[in-house]
Amino acid sequence: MTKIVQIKQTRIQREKRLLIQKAALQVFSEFGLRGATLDKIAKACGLTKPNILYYYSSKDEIYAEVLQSLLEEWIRPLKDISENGDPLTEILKYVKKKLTMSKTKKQESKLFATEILHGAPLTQNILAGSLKETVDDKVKLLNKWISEEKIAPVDPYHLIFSIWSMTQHYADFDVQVYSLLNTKKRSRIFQDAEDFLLTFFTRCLKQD
Amino acid sequence: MTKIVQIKQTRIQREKRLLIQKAALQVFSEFGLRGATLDKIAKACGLTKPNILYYYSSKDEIYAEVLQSLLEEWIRPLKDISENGDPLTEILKYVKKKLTMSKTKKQESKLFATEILHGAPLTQNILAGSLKETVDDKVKLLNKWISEEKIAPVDPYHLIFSIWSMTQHYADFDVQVYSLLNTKKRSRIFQDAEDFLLTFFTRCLKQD
DNA sequence: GTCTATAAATCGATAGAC
DNA sequence: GTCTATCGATTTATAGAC
Repeated sequence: MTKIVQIKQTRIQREKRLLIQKAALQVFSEFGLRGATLDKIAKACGLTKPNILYYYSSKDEIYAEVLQSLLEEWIRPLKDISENGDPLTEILKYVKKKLTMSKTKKQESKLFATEILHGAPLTQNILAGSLKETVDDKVKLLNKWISEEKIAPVDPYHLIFSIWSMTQHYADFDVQVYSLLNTKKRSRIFQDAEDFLLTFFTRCLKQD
Repeated sequence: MTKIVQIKQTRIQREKRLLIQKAALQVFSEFGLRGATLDKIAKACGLTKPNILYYYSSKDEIYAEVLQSLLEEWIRPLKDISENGDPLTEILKYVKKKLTMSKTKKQESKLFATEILHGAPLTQNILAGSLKETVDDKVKLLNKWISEEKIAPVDPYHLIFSIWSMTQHYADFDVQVYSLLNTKKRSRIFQDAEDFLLTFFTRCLKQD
């Protein structure tokens, strides 16, 4: 697969590449890496196929760059969980932030999910590297809070997995979620989801 | 897309088609519909490409049949939640069953996830049909249990979504889960996950 | 930098021998 | 029923005019 190298760019070049990235994110998230074609990406951004390949050397390189810029954004909110705040409040803030991302960054969520689902061929290093570092760091913090009896005892790794899965579900499986709710509930999915999740995690983590 | 029609088959034909289905499930779940090729499926079951196309008229037909037989199996456990059992016990039994499926039916889970993620082109009808029927039925039951104060009040739709997302996460995102755990914790993922989930749902649903 | 035209590769599907 | 050979369509990527 393609390696990402940093190259000096003019302003115009940066803008065109961003235009292509935006279209590519949309197409890749809907069809996956192999279902996406340069024709679809070209149509989505109003350029021609050879013109896209003037800015990127291959389809794989576009995919790699889209994925790369997404991953950094994806890991960031976890880092914001602060040692200084109130434990339960910090965790609930993270849940809210992740749920908001499912609403506003649906394409990113789906692309990330597809990549992991298919074995994370381009992402393995990051998962085992910087993401693992951040997770291990927050696991330590959660364990500290548990030993101080500030939150109820629980496996911190699986707590993090549960936050990820429950919040991302509303982006990744949106078609299913919408199919199962009636019109009325459909219009307030994210309010209902937030109420549910905050209640759920509060009941599970609150110390008596 | 291809429509499924029931055709009379000899025993040999049934066996060959099952052989192909099994290989196809493996390949489709790893690469998706478009990433999968007949060559890969052929290699996986030890047949040649034209031989596969002797038993199936197209790649799409194989995909449709694999997905079809998976969907019935996928919906079934939800139906087993019984009105007659103890409410919390019934829900926890369902959680356990779904988690077990994530362990033993990983390929099926990934294929289903990929299908929904990409807009459920072949599955929409079933989602809005028989799955919605079953879900609505169980939502009524959960609401009944809530009004009888047998479980704590909670949005029943989102409760079901939370069970699905948290359990399926261990199949669909296995690469990520494994990357983040050390060897020791990796060997007991499913025990830890079960402990976590049962504790969590008990704390969330138990009436004081 | 952007285009049309086309080369090159991949892949689904078929023809036809056995 | 199964195979080899190949067609035809799609799609990535390049050549070369402007």
